[in-house]
Amino acid sequence: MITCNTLQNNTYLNTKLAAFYANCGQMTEAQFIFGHIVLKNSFLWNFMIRGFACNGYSLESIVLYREMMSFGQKPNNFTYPFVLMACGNMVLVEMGRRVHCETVVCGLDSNVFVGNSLLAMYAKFKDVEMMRIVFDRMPVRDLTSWNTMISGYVKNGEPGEALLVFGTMGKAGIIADCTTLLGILSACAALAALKEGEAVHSNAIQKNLVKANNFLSNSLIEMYCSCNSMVIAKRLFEELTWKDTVAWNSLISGYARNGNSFESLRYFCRMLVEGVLPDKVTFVIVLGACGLITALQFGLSVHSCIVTKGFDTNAMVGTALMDMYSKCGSLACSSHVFEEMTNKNLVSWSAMITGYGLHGKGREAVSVFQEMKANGIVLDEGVFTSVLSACSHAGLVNEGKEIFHSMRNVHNIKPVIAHYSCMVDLLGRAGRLDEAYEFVEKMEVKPTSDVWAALLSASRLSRNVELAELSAQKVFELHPKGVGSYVCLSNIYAAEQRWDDVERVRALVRRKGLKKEPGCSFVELDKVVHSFLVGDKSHQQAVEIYAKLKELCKLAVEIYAKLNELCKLVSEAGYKPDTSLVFYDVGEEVKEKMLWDHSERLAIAFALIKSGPGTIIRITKNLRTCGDCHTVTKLISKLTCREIIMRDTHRFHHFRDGYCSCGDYW
DNA sequence: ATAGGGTTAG
Repeated sequence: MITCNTLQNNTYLNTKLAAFYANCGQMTEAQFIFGHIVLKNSFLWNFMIRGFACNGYSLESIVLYREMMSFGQKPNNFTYPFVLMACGNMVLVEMGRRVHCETVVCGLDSNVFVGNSLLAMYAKFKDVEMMRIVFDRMPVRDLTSWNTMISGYVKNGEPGEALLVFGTMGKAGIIADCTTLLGILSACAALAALKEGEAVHSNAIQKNLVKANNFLSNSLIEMYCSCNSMVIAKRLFEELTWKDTVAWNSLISGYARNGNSFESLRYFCRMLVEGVLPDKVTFVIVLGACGLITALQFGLSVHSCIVTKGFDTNAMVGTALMDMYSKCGSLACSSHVFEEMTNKNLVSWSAMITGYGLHGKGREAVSVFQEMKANGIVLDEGVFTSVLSACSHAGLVNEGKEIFHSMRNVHNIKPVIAHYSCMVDLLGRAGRLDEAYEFVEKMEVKPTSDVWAALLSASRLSRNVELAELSAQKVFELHPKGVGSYVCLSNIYAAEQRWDDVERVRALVRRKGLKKEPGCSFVELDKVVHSFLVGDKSHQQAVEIYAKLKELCKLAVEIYAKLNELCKLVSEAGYKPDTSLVFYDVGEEVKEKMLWDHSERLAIAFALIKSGPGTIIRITKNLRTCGDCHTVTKLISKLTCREIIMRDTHRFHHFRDGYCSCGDYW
């Protein structure tokens, strides 16, 4: 306990003591002693400014810098790095620029430490232009200067620039260190630049850095995950002498991002078994993986784990929970989590709006949006995407238009391409094709393939072949590898019975060597998620999370029999197959059979066999469900007295008693 | 006494 009495009039000792406390981050003590020192030298001022800046007291640091000046004490090269750091951390742009000017006035901007701090500050301001200007004007640069530039570009979404800086640095004969490699690995991950990443890997091996530095090995794992090289990522992970939570998180998220949520959840289980503590990032990743494959039961277990470990008060985890529930078809659970959240942020509100939108509940989405505004939440681009998309799924044309206009007029947010796409979708789906086209022509930004794809899909609904051809042509130009628009155009021709044109489109797809992504559906039963590929009745894809694989192959026969039974049942109820939706050029009978190979039907058949009467069936599909499956599922829901909740890439369909929640508006 | 480091929800 320090009191006035213990502070003797020994300036030298007190200065040392204050500096010591500041160095340890004990700012209360440091400030107390500081206040009792009459003759403050620059050493003391600098230590206090540094102590404040480095321990989360940025404002205090800046205030003290101003005080230092008014006391007539001249700041030096040991002062500015920390004042600039404080300005950067608080994103005080005006203040930062002023301090920059002050370094120029006293000539300290040529000091390499001050210069490097300026670089870092402008990076935090997201002002990469100014960062570049400062860098180009630096009379002396050291390794830190280059490293700061590299990480500055990466953090501001310009990984390509970072790689260019790295190249220039090599030509200048500067040898990279661990920090350099970390920045470059992050750039490689963002660009999925495997070759460059591998070069960094061998560079790091040569320098003996991989085993010695956990940061570096974790970043390597992350880089390989981002480049879809899971085999190597896994090998590096297994070789780690010490697997920390970040390493686990990287691998778990890598599997989920690469379309293997099952493996992702397995590693999460292994992590728990091995006694490694998950953190909030782990839970966010795992809940995301659950959402991808509709693993509701697994998600529920994760939820209780989150509550037990006390992570449920975290806004990010709460939002991830909401997202998981709504993606698993449980809108009620999602909204319950939302209601219980005490620290809702912008993203939480947006997630609720997205949830309602996905389930076709446009009115609820708009009402949450209004409530959010009434609560004074400052809106961003993202929430407008959520609410506009909700409007388009529910056909709320006037509401959507009004909200779109309010973006600029009321909230001063410039619409970006995602909003334009939503508007085209909104108008087009509501049958206002001319208005949609006019909207595209008047857009202030160049329409992307997404916008034209929305118009193409609207043309299909309005059966406007001319506009469909025009839109399709644009999509082909802008997104030549996307096969979806070819399929859509072919379906449009098929609906008009223009078989020559259908064949022409098919030939085009063949000539370009494009392939349709195989359909895949997921269904969870008794805490086990099963996946079905189109045409795969052997159910070889079945994966269990909690237990070992069971004798599932026997099911092939049962599923086949069930499908025959279902086919008979719906045919008796008046079902006529819509074979125009089959993209392949095969006989009529084969086309009908192919429709019954669709993965969602396999998943439904499996769920009907394996679950008791009345159990809700939840299916997730990796593509947009086809019109014929939509018809069949409506009938199956009525004939088997089952509620079937199906999620495709666009939205949810709740089938019940022969009807779908989308009202066939999708 | 100085500056620069990897994973994260709509």
